[in-house]
Amino acid sequence: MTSDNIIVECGKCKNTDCYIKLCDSHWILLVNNKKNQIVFKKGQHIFLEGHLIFGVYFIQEGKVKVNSSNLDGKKQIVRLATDGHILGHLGSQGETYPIEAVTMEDSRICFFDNQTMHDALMANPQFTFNMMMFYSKELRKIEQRTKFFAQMTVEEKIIFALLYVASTFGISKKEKALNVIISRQDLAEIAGTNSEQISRTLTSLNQQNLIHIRGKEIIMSDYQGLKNCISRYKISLF
Amino acid sequence: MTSDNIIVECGKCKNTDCYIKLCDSHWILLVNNKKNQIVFKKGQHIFLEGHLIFGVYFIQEGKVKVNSSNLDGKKQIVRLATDGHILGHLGSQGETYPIEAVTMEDSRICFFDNQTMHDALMANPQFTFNMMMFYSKELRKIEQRTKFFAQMTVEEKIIFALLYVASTFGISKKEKALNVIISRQDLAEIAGTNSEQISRTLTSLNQQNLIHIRGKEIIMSDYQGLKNCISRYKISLF
DNA sequence: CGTGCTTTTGAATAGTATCAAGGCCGGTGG
DNA sequence: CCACCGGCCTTGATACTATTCAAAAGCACG
Repeated sequence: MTSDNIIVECGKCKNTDCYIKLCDSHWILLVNNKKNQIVFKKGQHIFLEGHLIFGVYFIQEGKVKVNSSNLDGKKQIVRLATDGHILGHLGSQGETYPIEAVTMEDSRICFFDNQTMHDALMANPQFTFNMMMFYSKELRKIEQRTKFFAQMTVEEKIIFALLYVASTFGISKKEKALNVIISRQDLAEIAGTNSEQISRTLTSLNQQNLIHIRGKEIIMSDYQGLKNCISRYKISLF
Repeated sequence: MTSDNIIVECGKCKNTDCYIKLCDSHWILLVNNKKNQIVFKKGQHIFLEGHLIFGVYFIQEGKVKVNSSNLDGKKQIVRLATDGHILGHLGSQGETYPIEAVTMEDSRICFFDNQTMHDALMANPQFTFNMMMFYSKELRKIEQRTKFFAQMTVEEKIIFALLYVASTFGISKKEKALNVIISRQDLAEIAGTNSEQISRTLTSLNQQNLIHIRGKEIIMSDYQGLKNCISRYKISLF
């Protein structure tokens, strides 16, 4: 990542996926002046469950997990997000976050307040249209995840979780290693199980040569084989 | 419902929630002329899984389930929709539906093709903004459902399903009966279990006086009590 | 070189799905 | 009007999967 204390202007940002770029050039300048860019270290909270929604966060560069916990403290990762993705939905006045966002690596995040967003959206149809399509697409993705959660066995859920991580954060070209170091606990919170099951299942998948474990890295040796394991669910995401 | 063979013009439509109404008046006329209104009988398909996406469906009046099936034929209801709701996301060129929509009652549905929608969205910021907020809100809702699916016991999932049905389709004021006749199988496909478990659990909830069963009707006698059963999940939907 | 955290493995328990059978109800036809 | 049929619902018994509890091993860090 680029140095922490230099703010990346929207005009100079290399993130080609960022929707802000769809605004008219004078709006990009305007919005850029209003934005607040923060670099979060790994494991920090971007926002907390229950806090008031003041605006929206765009990930300039980084890896983030969005999770939701119950009163027993049990957590569930509902979404993974990376460069160009949007965090913490646009909220109406007085709404609070039902979820929290935590960085999984050092991440550069841009914050835009509700008013600025609203004004920019009203003035830039292409921007609004693409934002709408983003939400629409995320909705379709999670609708599929819902089905899988309801029907899959634990092994299948774990395979799905691995593929979801790979599709969001990517894998290294040569070795197909996941581009992120992820704990058993985090995988459990994606798959909706516990870390013991993750351990057991990863060992089993390793023996089947579907994946390969090297230290803290997970290598997706047989990507297609993993997909085949869950092909009866007709997944269209990976 | 109003008579089947009379088309309700957008200008005369009584549905206050329909986003089309947020367009400029001349756009409403224009869009109205392009729309295709169809009345579906109970149990009919509005669109099928795998079909090409040509446009978007708005529910003028009715009750619809959106479901997704795997190759074994096992289904999962991912969303319930009623008056003013949108079905079948806006699609890019060549995309197909990963889900299907089926009417649960006679329903009047308005269809708008992709091109018309795109033009209307680009020309009417308020319309686009609200469409975006609709998707954003549905995304938040389903993010919560994801957590519940991953963590709830079967009884809790069934209570959640009942509350979800009640919040979408409503309950009668006097008796708190669900405003829809829903089969055990449909409830199972919402909760992600089987009809036997639904049967057992409804009997049990009946004995605990949390609900009351009268023929095919389900009466939500103790709405607050049901909510309390799943309060540890901090639900903000009902 | 301990201390604490994560991971792994094992055994016991609990929860859920599946299988099977019988009951209820509405519709159909004699 | 009643008997029969089929679909949906209910209930019970059984088998299995996954969670929980427990303990040991591995690893990072001061």
